[in-house]
Amino acid sequence: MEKVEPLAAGAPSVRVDQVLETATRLFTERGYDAASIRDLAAALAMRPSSLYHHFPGKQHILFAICFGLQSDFNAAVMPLFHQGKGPVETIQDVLGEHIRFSLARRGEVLVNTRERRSLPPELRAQVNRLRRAYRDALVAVIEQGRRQGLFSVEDPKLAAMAVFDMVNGMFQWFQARDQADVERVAKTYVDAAVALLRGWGRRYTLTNAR
Amino acid sequence: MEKVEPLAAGAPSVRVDQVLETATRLFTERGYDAASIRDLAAALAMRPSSLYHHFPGKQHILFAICFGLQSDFNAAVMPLFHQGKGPVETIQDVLGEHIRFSLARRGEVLVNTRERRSLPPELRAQVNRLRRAYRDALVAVIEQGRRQGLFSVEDPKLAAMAVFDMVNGMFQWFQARDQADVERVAKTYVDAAVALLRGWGRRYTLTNAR
DNA sequence: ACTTCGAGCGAACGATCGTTAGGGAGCGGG
DNA sequence: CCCGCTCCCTAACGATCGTTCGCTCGAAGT
Repeated sequence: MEKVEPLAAGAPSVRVDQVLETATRLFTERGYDAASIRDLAAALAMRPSSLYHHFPGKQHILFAICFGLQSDFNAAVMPLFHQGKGPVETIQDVLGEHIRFSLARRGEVLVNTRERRSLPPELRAQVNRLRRAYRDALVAVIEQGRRQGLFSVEDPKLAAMAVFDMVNGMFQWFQARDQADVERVAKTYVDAAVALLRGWGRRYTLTNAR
Repeated sequence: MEKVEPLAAGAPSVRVDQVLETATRLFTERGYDAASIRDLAAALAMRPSSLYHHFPGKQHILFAICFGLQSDFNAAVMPLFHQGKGPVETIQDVLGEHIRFSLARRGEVLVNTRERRSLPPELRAQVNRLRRAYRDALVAVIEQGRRQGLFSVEDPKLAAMAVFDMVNGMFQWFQARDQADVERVAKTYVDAAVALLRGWGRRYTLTNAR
């Protein structure tokens, strides 16, 4: 017989997931500092001390949310960079998945962007490493597209940050009602990013196709 | 003889400005919740209780920073909407001043974006009213440009938010070293916004002028 | 000279914070 | 049958939070 709960490395453990779910909701609603351990315990119908059997402290709950989300994000998006497609198609694939993934897990995304700063330096650095890996890959594709004359940006890093900020800013105020909503806004923002990368700093003549 | 300090309405009062300056720095460094009244008083070489002779409470210090900044912002930017220029030029003027102003007062901008959520609803609403006035004016100009065939965006509100988020996201990570730095990034982002509004959802042929 | 008043002080208030110590109920394995 | 383990409990710890009270001091006004 195998053990009921291996608990080896990052084993899920239903109760832990419940804690993380509720914590994500509270952290988005009130912010990390304003949401107390007692609030979290009350929302889970347990005592504050019981939480310390699952997590060594409050900061580690925040870390589990941020690092877990960012790991899943990279696992979902990073493979799309190496599919042998051209820069434009790669950007479209990556950014589309970026948006779809982030809207599907919007709560964790908001916690990761708004409350990550409350992590102690060494934990925050672990999350930032993953974020930087994604951003660097995005910069590399833009740089590749620039060399091929597809994009007209001067500074690929700046362009990547601009696209990044535009998308991440959207998650703050946009909430999808259904999957069609997700697909619509994904397509719209992917188009916006491509338009930005193509037209930045270029003089062009427009043709009203379609 | 006139009184040394009229203290009429929103009179500056050197000491109050010192408090706001130091509070802005502490709030940006540690966040509103993590920066305590005692920290602020210590940085000002005074006792916590003395702060309550200038402000009725901690939240009002945050409000003074956010509302003061947003008022000055609107006073600097809103007039540029009514100068009789075309949509493209108006967008360029407004966004350029938006960036220049925000970089000149970056600390307050960061507090206003990151910590405004910690304000009680009625105070936060006062700041949001000013922000909405600016955003609505931006939407109106984009809508005007769309009717004139200058912009190709489908939803002016969405386009305004995208440009808005792109610029505001930049303030989070970009720090200007000198005025030339400011002018360079202002020009770059204004070009990016125009490229976005022109090329969004359009098929076009490019010409590599200059 | 007497009053007024802004400004700051020391001390303390009650509340709430994250965290810990220690114990008990349930349960599967030897 | 009892050991050990997981999970949760009650109770409380020390620290820190925003805020208040009553006082002093010096400059300005009359």
